[in-house]
Amino acid sequence: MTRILLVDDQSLVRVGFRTILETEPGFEVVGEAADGRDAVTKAKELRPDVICMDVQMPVLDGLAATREICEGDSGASVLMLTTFDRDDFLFEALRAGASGFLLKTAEPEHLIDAIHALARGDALLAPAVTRRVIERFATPDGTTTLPEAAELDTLTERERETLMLLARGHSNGEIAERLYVGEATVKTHVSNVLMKLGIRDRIHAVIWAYEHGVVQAGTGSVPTVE
Amino acid sequence: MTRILLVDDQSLVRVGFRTILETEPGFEVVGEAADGRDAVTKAKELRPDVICMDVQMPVLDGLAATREICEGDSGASVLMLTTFDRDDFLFEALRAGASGFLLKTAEPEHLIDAIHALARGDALLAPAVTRRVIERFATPDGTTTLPEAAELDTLTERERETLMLLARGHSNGEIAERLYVGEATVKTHVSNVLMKLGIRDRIHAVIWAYEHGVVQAGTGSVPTVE
DNA sequence: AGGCGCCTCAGTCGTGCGGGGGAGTGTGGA
DNA sequence: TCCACACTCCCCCGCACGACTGAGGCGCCT
Repeated sequence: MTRILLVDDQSLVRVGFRTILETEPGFEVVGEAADGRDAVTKAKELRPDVICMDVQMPVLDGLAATREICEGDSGASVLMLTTFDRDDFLFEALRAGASGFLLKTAEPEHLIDAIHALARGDALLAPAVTRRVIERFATPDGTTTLPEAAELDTLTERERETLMLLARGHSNGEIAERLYVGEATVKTHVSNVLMKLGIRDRIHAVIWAYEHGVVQAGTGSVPTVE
Repeated sequence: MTRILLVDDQSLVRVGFRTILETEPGFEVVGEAADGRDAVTKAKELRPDVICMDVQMPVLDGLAATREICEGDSGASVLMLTTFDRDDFLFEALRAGASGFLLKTAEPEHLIDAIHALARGDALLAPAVTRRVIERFATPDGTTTLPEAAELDTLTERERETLMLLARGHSNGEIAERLYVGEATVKTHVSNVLMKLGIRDRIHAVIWAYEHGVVQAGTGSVPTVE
């Protein structure tokens, strides 16, 4: 008998899951929780084999709850469910200790199969996210030669300089001083960089720079206000 | 109908698999190959949905064959099978593009479930290897010990959560959604973080996070404008 | 000669951000 | 009981940022 704990802040969703799961012999929904804090408590009490966990919830979200549950010795496998197919959810969920990751758009029999898999101790990922996980494995560190971002080549010399300084936390005015040009010029460069990299603001440019090795941790100055 | 290609240098093993798989309705073993080179050729010819691939084989081993197949546009999912539970096999297989990894000691119904999963596009890992995959995610490299900035301790739980999300490039509004609080609350948290860390704006907070290991390159999502 | 890409700047405009204040809740310790 | 602290939320305000449009100068190529 596979003991299941349902965790979702929407009772409608819980009812839906319960209905689907109870059609399957060998499944027993032993409890429900409406938020992460409740989930952690119930996981200890009820000792389920599999926990179907929503990502977005009040009080304590699904990621934090999964972290707590997996740090304990409950022995439960967590199947993370989400409405949105977002990378950050996925990777955080896996890091938190989840064994599965499905979208709520999944078919009922798909969900049932996933729970069977997790009950056995398997890990199971939704089709849409599989590729990204594999890709993440493909380049775990620099030794396998990073892609070295093709987008970087599309930037002009001046735009690269601007990106470097921008990634170090300099404002447009500061960059202008460094490059001995007007602030309006810097703004043009910054706009071009954002457009070429396909990102929305300078903050994402900073992140992009770190993620693509344009700047590395420990090689620059640590920002303080002094 | 799920079309399956069996690849193993031992004919006895192939016969065994074929017998097991043919008991399952919806499965059709469309071909067999005895080495990696043969597998690549047959994968192109027969266009299977799932390829059951042995790791150790003459001529071209399962890892190399998987790499070639996945680089092409065959659309086939590769289920890697091995007698030995070795880390290097596992990670190499995933890097090569395999979608599943099972031990040959797996139960027949386990194998059947795995093929169902792969046919849908899922990824499936054996219980024994699941833990190691998750762990690999948890620590992207060996140097688990980081600076661990003392200032981080002065932050409250909520402020740390805010910093994490902020460092991933989320706006105040987005953070508010994630934490289920108002934007005003997030602004308070952000202001507190900036004050406690002694930095001037959220951009420097992103940099601070990368420099102090609060977030690491390669462990989050790369920003794009969707 | 003309075209093109890069660099340089100006101006306007809307918005997100961050500082400054204040205020209410609940919890836990002195 | 009272106080400290974390968390929640509200207001106002100034400003840096980024989008948009337009413009001139420079070197290079056909």
